[in-house]
Amino acid sequence: MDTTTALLIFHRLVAIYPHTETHFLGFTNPFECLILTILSAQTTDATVNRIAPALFERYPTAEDLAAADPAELEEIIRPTGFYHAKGKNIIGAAAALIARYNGGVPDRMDDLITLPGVGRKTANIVLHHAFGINAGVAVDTHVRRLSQRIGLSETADPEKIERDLMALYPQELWGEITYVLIRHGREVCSARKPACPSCLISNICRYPGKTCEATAKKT
DNA sequence: CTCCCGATAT
DNA sequence: ATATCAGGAG
Repeated sequence: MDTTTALLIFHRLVAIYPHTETHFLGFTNPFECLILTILSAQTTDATVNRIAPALFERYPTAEDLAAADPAELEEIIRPTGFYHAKGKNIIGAAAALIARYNGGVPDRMDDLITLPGVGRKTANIVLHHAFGINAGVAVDTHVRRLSQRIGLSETADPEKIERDLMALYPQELWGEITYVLIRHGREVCSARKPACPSCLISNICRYPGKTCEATAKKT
């Protein structure tokens, strides 16, 4: 994939998905952004947003969450799945914020990925949406799937895909490219039933005619 | 590589 | 009934 084609894809998608809010989770500060993004692993944002009000009403700050009773916390976050691991992670992350970052959320990749439950994807989301920093490209399941289908990257390894996207796009677009790829992945280029006929970048995509049509014809 | 795990779409 | 969902840890 060449840079010119990659930029064309980006501009087509931005035209389809104009946005003022570039996130899908209902957070109001960096702490809430961090916690909700950890909880969003392998879970739809709708499910996360549904439990968010109860979660932050019970635990408004890192101090409150660090002192949470695990069983009580698990009951609140259970609908998001992986609730035992996630509960342990967000209590641990809150405790780390208190112990090492004066109760605040660090704004550097190296610090964020030391927090339990936080990898590069979650760290990139927090950096971009809570601090406006484009340290890298967040590669989630949608970004990975679309990158492979469109041909933005040839690998299935999220870290390699991130490097490919960082090489293809200027740094100021690293946050937005994640947003438009996820949006397109949800609304058109879905995992099971991609709507290739109504896709406005299908003429660029190498995917139609392969798995795309085969998947679509199954129904 | 497996495991974590409930909600939702197909 | 099964694949998938704003992944990460062991």
